[in-house]
Amino acid sequence: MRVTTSFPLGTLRDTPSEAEIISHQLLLKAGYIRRVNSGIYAYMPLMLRVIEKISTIIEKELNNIGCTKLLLPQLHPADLWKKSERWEGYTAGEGIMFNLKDRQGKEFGLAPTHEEVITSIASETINSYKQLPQCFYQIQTKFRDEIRPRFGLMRSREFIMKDGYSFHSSENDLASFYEKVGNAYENIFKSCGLQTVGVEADSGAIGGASSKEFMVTADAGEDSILFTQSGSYAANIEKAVSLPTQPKPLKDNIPEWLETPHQKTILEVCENNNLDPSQTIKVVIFLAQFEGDFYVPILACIRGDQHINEVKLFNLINKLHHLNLLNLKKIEDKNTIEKNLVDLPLGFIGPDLDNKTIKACSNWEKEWTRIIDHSASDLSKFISGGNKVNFHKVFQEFSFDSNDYLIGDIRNAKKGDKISIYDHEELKEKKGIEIGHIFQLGQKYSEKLNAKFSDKDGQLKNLWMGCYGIGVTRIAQAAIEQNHDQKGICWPIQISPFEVIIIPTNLKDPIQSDLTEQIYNNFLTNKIDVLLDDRNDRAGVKFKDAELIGIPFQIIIGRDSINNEVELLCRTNNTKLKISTDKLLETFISESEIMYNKKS
RNA sequence: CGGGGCGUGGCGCAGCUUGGUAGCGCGGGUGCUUUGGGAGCACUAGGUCGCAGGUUCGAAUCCUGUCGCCCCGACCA
Repeated sequence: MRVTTSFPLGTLRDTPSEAEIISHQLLLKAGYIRRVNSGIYAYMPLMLRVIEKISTIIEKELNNIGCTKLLLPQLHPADLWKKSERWEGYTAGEGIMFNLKDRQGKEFGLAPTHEEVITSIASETINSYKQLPQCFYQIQTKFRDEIRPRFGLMRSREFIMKDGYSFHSSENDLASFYEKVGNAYENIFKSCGLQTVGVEADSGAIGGASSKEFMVTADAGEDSILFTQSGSYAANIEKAVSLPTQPKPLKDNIPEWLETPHQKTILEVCENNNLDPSQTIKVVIFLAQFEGDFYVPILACIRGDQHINEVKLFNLINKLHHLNLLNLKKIEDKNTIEKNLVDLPLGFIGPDLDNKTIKACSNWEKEWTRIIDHSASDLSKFISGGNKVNFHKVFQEFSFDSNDYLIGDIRNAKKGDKISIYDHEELKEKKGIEIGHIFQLGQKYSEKLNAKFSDKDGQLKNLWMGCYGIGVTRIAQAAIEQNHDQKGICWPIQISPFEVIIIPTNLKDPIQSDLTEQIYNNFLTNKIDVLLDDRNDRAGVKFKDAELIGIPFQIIIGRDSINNEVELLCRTNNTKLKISTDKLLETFISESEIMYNKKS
């Protein structure tokens, strides 16, 4: 491809001010993407080539394990989503599905994911166990009305995703296929030249039993990963389970009531009364909003030096009711408190807060659902709010063993924790960018959408399902986050828009221009992805652009062309080889193969 | 939704405090020179200063409202 006749590179001299992280800046500066609106980007020709390369790698690996590509619609009828009982959760309030009505007033959503559509199709086309297993996938634009789009393609409202869905006759078959997909994913990310880690994950709104995320480790990542150095454990912080450190024992000589004027935080209470946070229990109140305007006030307790993990809390509460939990929020808004609660000793709440604090006229449930983290329930003696403004209390021999208290894990694991009493390794923390996520969905969707098959015994059974996502555009940006330098992008050759760029330094020199054409055509004939910078610019301009857009090899045609010699330059390590033109192709092929095989 | 910042040619910015009809660098066009690290000279095109009201003889500048964008958080996968 020639720069002059195909597309303007559109590289920028200055970094656009809107971009914060390096990968986003480079994508804009090097002309790969253009912003059309918040979270909405145009993929320019170079970008599309990257997307296509990533797609090809994905397709190859998935086809290898027996998946089949198809293409599903993006406009989904609300009915389908109502069947799976996800319509309200995905559209109401802070739902992420863009939705609209047609001229008849019929409701539709722009697809953020495709479980409903594929399950409904599978239920029509799969009738017998003899047709199983099946796995379909597609690579296509997804729409998500993100609360806050950010960092370019990292979290955008329109992005390209590979999503796959598998159907099985048994849970075992699902589990073994899930493993296979996990392996295929490892291969895909390696083939893209990325360094990733697989971590245990929360399955979120997609649901299902087991799920695993694939993370590109990078400081700009939005997720936190906790892991042990040995590799024995790795999990998203949302899911991670660990042991808290030992609490400090509470002294005996403390009076039952502590006057703690204006000491609303654990820290203030501890500083003023010579206590350790691990000797206290912190009480945080939440409001759970379920489908159908059903509200439940939640009282969550945890040891004072620990933090509540709201994802875990959400999941735990969600299991308590047959209704879908839509939203979980800390109760801190003054109006909400005044309207629904009475005599609330905010800042001095204890685990035994009276149910009478919920006003009779409130439309909330009239009892606090009390959820106690293990770290708190393990304490028999502790300090907590006295349920009386300006007072804390020593709870002696307090027991959480009654039906009033639900004990569970709602604690945030953190670095430095140990994962078990037998393992002395401490957890470490890193930031990660989630580029893939695989789920064992089980029968969640087949049940709701009535997707059944006839088993060997002639009985109708629900299909077992898995689903598997890869953020294609996110991979591209994550790859830059992991592969760049001062001068610009350093693409892994596997996903670079071109393998090599030819830079003639002076096209007005007929020797150079002849040689350039000769080399360019020779590379084309040999099916090498080659870009020819045939602009009539000065050499410096072309060097800068080539570095910025990050093509792994440069062929520089310059003053030595009179002796039939050119230079082959490697973008990443800056090594320069002076080569005679008749050896150029051969040398390039062997050099690029080394790079291809150097899977990180 | 809460907090912060910003909207002035394609990009990066100045001007605003103290109102007087818009400027700099990069980029674009033409010509000549230059040609291995973002060239030089000359000429040139391009902006109703986010939008709407208001104050004023006069508004990019002051006032009010509104829209949008970015960052942090809440949140979300």
